[in-house]
Amino acid sequence: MQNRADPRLLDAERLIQERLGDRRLDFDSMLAVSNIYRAATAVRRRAEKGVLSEFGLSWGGFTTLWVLWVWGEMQSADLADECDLSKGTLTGVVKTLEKQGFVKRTPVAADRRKVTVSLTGAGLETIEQLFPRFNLYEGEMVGNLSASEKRELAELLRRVIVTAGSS
Amino acid sequence: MQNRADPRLLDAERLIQERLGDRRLDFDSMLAVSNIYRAATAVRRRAEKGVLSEFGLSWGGFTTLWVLWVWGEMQSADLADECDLSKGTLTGVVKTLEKQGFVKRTPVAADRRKVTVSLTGAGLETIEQLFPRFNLYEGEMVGNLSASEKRELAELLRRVIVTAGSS
DNA sequence: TAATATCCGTTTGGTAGCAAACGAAATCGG
DNA sequence: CCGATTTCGTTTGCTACCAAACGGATATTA
Repeated sequence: MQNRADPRLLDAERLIQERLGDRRLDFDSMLAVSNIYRAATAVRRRAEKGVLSEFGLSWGGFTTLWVLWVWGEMQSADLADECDLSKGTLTGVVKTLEKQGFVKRTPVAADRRKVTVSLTGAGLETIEQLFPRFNLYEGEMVGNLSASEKRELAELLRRVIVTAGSS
Repeated sequence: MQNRADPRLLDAERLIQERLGDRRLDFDSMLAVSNIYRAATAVRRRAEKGVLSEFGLSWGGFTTLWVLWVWGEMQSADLADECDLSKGTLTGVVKTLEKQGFVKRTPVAADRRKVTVSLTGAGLETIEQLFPRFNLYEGEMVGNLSASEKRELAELLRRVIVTAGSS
């Protein structure tokens, strides 16, 4: 019983059992979901405090730079999609990155509704410096896991993303 | 190789290899961490759209109600801690819940800096109705996983939380 | 017991995030 | 062509979230 590893949650389980009486409860799912959220919060907070703050970047800002770096110049809608942000949110993130001089916006001549976003020289320099350090942080954060456990974790989460994401 | 399951990330891997040249990269950690974040976003969005919106609750609002339900009346600082929120954020969440009539705040006579938060009758009714439905959603969202996989996932995440949380 | 330090919740100022409304631009139907 | 529809990115209005500053209340210590 790996529940023993978190006695607080075990207490919560007992208390909640009392409140729900004989109704059936899905603890396995509950613990899986709540831990997904807790882990994401912990990971984000640590990365933002640890590396990203040095560069004045939020998690979303970093993700955007990273995507642009890997994929190159992108149209706004595709970028939002790739960053897993709503288009409205992306407008704000890009605005901030623009202010910081990391990205630039270019109107598309062929279709004037569209805009492409790309890294500036400073943006490129920044992400090239930053990413290796970020990756080290990632390694630390999952440092308790073996390589195969990391792959197992990623795979389990991938299946959750598919199921939960198709709303 | 479960990477085949997400060909887009494989492309990203190749592209990023080019950009980093011969520098060593920790892909296992990268995929684990980014999937943690993606899964959390997917799970949160689906829960908020699916069940929580009917009750006018955000994820944070729900968490707060749930904690109060399970643990009973709590002092503000402990509540923030248990909900994994900063105290400033909690003030706002509680304010919203108060406006909705779900919780009430009570000054502590013995120490007038302190305030306790507790469920109102309406709050109790709401969480008692809501939680079983929320739990069904949780079950759906990790429905691709077997019971033992859910437990495995929760355990792996627990270890990430411990490592990443101790900043 | 008076000055100082600490503790607690709130407020402030900022970014992030979403949905929905919007306006400009392109496309489609007749 | 020209009106209606669709498709973009932005704006708007809202909640959430954090860190840091704040101000009142309690503890500490000299």
